Amino acid sequence: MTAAATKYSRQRECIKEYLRSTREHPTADTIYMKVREVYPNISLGTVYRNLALLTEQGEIIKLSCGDGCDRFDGNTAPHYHFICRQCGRVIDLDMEPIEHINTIANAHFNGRVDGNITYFYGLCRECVPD
Amino acid sequence: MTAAATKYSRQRECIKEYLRSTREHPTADTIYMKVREVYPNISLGTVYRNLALLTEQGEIIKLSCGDGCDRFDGNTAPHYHFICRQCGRVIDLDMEPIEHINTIANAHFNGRVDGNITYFYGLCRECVPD
DNA sequence: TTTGATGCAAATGTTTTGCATGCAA
DNA sequence: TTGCATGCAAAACATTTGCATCAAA
Repeated sequence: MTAAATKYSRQRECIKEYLRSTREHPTADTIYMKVREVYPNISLGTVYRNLALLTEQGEIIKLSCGDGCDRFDGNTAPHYHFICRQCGRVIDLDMEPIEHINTIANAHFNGRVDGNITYFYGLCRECVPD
Repeated sequence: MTAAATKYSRQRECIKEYLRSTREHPTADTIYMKVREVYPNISLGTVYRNLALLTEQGEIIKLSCGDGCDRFDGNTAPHYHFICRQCGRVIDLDMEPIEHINTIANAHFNGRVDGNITYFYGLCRECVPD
């Protein structure tokens, strides 16, 4: 038994393009609203199915920021995220990957560490009091 | 209007003690099962309410590992977590806090970074093939 | 044609909430 | 007594899934 082949679908393409075009890290529901402007009949189920497929294929990244629902990122290049404690906004951070912390973690662990996910917290520019 | 005073409750105490006693990072449902051995009539709602309260008070920590449900940790001392890609287990890592990454993040960010949450991934001792 | 993808709706799983009652202070 | 905490059940959400139909290949 082989893995099922993936067929083209304009809905999936639209989701991917939208994610590539924004820096907003939208939720599934926001994506649904957006794609519906182009394909009014698309269903939430289809959005979820495609987000799962694209995530699996590595075309997009799923972020679990801990605010109850997942967010998605069309930028698959290694980068970090900042989450504002006040407004909840998720912002890309432009900084060098800090790979060596995997090495540090490995040195203290009885197993195999191969990666890490780091979220930074604080106040974004618009929420910092003057 | 002042904040409501917190009254003692044995249910909350039991939840806190259980979390202090284990290194398992249980989910709300697991905690519910456990506490029910002592207070058979406790409801899931009470467990959730107390977990939220204890988290707010800083008595416990809520972990969003991205596996669909939150987990809780009674160890509030700064430490890192490892999540096994295979079995999903969440394990404490004994390593020095790497505070300087906040400094690095701040240097590249137009806002204020005051903390970070890092989850390490890989295979735990029992899931690493020989 | 064949088979994966879709739309729709129902189902699932987690977490929250309204309300009458219980219990700490 | 006063009012926070509880148990119970219903509700609210986010996400998944079954199925008939649509549309790539």
